[in-house]
Amino acid sequence: VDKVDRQLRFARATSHISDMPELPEVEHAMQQFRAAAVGRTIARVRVLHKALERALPADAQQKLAGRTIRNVERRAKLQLVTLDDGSIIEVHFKMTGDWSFGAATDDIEHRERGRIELSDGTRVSLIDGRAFAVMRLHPPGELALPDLGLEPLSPEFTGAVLRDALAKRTIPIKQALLDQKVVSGLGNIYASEALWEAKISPERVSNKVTAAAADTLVAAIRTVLERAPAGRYYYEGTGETAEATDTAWRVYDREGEPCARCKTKIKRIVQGTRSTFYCAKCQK
DNA sequence: TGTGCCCTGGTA
DNA sequence: TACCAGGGCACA
Repeated sequence: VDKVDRQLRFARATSHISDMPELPEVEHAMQQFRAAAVGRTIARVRVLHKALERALPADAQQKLAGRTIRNVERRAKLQLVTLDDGSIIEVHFKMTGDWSFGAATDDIEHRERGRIELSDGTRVSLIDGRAFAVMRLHPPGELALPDLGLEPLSPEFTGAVLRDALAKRTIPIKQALLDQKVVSGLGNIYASEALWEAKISPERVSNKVTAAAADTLVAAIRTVLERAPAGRYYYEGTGETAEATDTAWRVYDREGEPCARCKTKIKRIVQGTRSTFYCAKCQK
């Protein structure tokens, strides 16, 4: 855990690295949390920001003390922490959330919004610049997950399934990919990246996506998600390291730069208040 | 189906 | 110093 924490600190100090946790990052964070917390007992929970306090008020914080962490799982971009009484902590990093690990006696970190102190003297802290991340406590049997589509990396997620989910939608395909009911776990970055990879225009109307294009898109989604390098927390967005390790974004945040396939300048448009980056020449 | 909102650090 | 980014939900 110490080693991972050092890696995280290094990653955060490196400005060109994305701080947006998408599915691979959440999966990795979940595994780190699992390794640090399962089998351990919560001594105390501290909430350090009013936004987190709304999600995890004082009575919930108190209920957590003394509970032992039995299991940690991920569903879409949610982390689900099951406790010994069957209650579940639901965690969503939103845009800037992240775990940090250390000793319960450590000083409060920059941007630390909450801290779970464990009875063995360690801690797991929620670091979250924009304070959008939430931790919620659900009593046993009361966790109600939102309506979620299939996991994009599951074998059940096929072109046919995607096309079926898109069949009644008239919104642009890019916006549909962000809808967690269509596919669970894709965020704004990977939606742009997958469409570039599949050579599909982000503006294509969802229900006009052909069977062949849906197959291509599913494969592209897997490609961009699996490009996140194992053993690293962050997907490198831009910069020399990203280029060298083939983890660079192809279009995201690259407005005006040449398309890696055809050298046409990458365009940026806004779809449903979100930025979309794409190549108008090779994405049809 | 579209928009505003929650937030704050980084940038123009 | 004002503005912008964005996940997901409430609401129109």
